[in-house]
Amino acid sequence: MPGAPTLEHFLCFALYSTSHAFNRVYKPLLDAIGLTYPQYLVMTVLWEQDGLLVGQIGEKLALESSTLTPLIKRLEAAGLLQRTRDTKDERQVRVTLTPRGRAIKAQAASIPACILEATGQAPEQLMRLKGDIDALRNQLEQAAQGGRSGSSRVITPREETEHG
Amino acid sequence: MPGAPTLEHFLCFALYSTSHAFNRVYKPLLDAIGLTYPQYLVMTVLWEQDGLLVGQIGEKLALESSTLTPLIKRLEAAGLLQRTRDTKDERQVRVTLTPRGRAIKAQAASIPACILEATGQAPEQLMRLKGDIDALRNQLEQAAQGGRSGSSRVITPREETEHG
DNA sequence: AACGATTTAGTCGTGTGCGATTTAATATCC
DNA sequence: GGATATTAAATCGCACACGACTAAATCGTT
Repeated sequence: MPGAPTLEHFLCFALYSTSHAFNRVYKPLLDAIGLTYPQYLVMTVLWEQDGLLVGQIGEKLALESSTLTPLIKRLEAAGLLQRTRDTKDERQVRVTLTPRGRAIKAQAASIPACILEATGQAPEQLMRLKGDIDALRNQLEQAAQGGRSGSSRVITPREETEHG
Repeated sequence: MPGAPTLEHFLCFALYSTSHAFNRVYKPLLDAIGLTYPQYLVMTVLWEQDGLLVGQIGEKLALESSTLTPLIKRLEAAGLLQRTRDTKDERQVRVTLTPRGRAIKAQAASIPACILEATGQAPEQLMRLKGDIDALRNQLEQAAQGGRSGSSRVITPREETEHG
């Protein structure tokens, strides 16, 4: 007999609680530069590629505009970036780093090493784990889109060119 | 050469976004029984062992009383459980399922199988993944706890170049 | 050119999550 | 036995996160 499913069996709970555990490790590091974790993610995206649209940031982070708009406004209020409506298409809002926004990239540079150390694991193991989790997320996104009882297949409107 | 850390490299982001992806798969299933995911977790804990204290639930879920108290009050308002102050120690609040709270356990019984199907992976692989994630969480909790008195503090940006 | 459909952000309401603080009850120390 | 410390929940303020909806701009078809 399989037995009643308890918390112990839930992979989702493992992800949920480990995500929170990560946040607790990040917090003191991010407090030092005045960012929350989601704000840090947005800044990381912009450090990689500046001048993205709100929607593009949302696509990268899998977050809705209803989440991002207030968050980005807070970053603007903190003087780290600027929001400007695109002159070509005024529906779109382009997000650009300020000098100060670029400057704190250096302050944040030490964070990944701190996090790596906190995991106490080898980078190879962590990357392997990340690969497995990414694969799982892709599966779940498929399922969430395709939704109902299995048989109906939804054609994705856009091909997802995804990394590992 | 390691290069600048981008979003692609972040295990934490993989966890963060996959946790949200799980939530999106759960949502339609939980909507049917009127629960949110954290509420479902609390109910799962109580289905396993009824009559726990708020603090004991918090320990199992790694959540603070400031999160749990309002959540549990909502479950009480929904008629799924009852909060009673312990007569021996009136600081403590014991949480007990109502008949209705026990009843929806049957309705929720089909959820794990739905989730398993949504992952599209073999249970053995998922359990292996869960094991790795649990180990990671334990490490992170160690780091978050021992962070103050431990050996590692925030590394200055200068010495970051060594770490990849 | 006209007008309905689509797209992009933004707003609003609800429900987490947590740190800091508070309140009340119990434990401990002298 | 009474002052003090500790503990368990609760409260408060802030920041996500999302669904439902809105507003405005653009697109598409005729």
